[in-house]
Amino acid sequence: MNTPADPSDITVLVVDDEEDVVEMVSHFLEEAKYKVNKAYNGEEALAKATPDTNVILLDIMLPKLDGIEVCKQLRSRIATETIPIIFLTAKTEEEDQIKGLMAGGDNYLMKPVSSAVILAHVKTALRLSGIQEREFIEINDLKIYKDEYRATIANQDIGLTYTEFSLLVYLVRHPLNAFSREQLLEKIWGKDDAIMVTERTVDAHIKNLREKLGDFARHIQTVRGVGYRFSQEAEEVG
Amino acid sequence: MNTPADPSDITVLVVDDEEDVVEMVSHFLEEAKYKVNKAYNGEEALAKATPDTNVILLDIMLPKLDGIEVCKQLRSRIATETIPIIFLTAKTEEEDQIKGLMAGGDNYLMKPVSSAVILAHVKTALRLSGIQEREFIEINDLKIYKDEYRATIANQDIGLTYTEFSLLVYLVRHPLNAFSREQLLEKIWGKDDAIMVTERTVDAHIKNLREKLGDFARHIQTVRGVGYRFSQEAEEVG
DNA sequence: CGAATTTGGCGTATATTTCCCGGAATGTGG
DNA sequence: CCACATTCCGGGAAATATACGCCAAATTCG
Repeated sequence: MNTPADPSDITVLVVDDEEDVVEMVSHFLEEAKYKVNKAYNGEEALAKATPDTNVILLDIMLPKLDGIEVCKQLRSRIATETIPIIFLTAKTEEEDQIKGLMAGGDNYLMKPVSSAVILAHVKTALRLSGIQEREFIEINDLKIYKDEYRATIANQDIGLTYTEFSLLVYLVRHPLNAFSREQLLEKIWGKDDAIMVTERTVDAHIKNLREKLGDFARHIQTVRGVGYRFSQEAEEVG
Repeated sequence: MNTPADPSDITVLVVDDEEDVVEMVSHFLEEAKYKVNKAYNGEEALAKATPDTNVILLDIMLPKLDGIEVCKQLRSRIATETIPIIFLTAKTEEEDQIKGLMAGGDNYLMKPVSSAVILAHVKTALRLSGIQEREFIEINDLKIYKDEYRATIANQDIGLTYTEFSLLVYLVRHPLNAFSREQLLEKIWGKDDAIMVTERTVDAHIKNLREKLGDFARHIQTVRGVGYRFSQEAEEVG
């Protein structure tokens, strides 16, 4: 996603079970002209975390679904896996900090923490995600425009369909890792649909994708007995 | 685009005027297999921060050129502007934290801080900057990339099949233990299939595996009358 | 209706399994 | 200590099984 220039285009999701905390933080963020969404428990947080969300402030101590778990789930969803997450919690245990970061959190603030510090961290997270989320991913000739669902080779649109595009992006974003068809179905089709669809479907899309990729198809490698992987090193061609 | 890298290819620059601190931090990072550069003042830090540096741990209180200033200068140079900087300081003033972040720091840790926390933050910084640490088991020349279903010797892919790979991983994960063919069939082929397959099949795969392992095959040892085992000590060769 | 997705079938490449032979290791009895 | 029998393993190669690529038809979706 592009980093919008105007704070009012930037959405921050604030998650805490204490209403007072949410209100206070939100108030301050809104004063700084950010758009704020609020959630008061883990499930609500998951529901409100859309790809349009730019930063998430996440309490760890939440009823039912705790912050760590929310973070893990967000990281495992294609739509939310790169949204910066700042943990904001009363817990002082060092172990929690490590857990939080390992679950995919980008930072960890201990309450009480001033609004200025929160704001500074939000800005830092935005700056980082601006660097991290380049407008397009570029690998040799191939350019992938993530938010436009478009890919080009030598500046020529190769006309990928939605599924082909998602497949390509997922593989490219996890280079070298080999994924089973089952895994790909889960990640790209979604857990629910995955059981509805044959694994051979993946093959079909891989085939179509390779066809459209032309020479570049050599980066989409078959791992026999396992599945597929993307590799920056092109495979030898017989 | 995530760039996959072995930890040993990742360079961390540690900057502190207290030699003890530098040594301690470096020690832990090196144990985690990172390459470490050291600097004891601001100017040295600027000199040693090359584009090959992947993360910088930066003390704020430095003689002459303080950490904030170093950070600003690094951010103003094209070669170093995107290197993640983690401030590491004894100062507890909130004001400093804000200053640090505003100067372009990516995070701020207060001393005393455990090596585990530092490590977690370094890993997070790497993830944010798009460097993906490849996980592997390393035994001498052999590296086993489990997620990639690939094994290399002297960084050369040895092209194992699925079964050979599984066999190798299982043996390596339980070093010195000798397994009967029956046990290996159960563990690697699965309980159901195990009864369908001859024990001599294991021999065949061991043979093929040894062939591809070359010299390293001496670690896959035959225990006559029992089965096979993996040993870190290579067997004498007649 | 057209495009995209999904499924099934088939041929081929590749991996797995089996079979068999010969040699090495172990055991036995002189 | 030395034949000899027995068991076990290594290796080559054939037989079998499996996975993948690809085509074309069926189905769904917009």
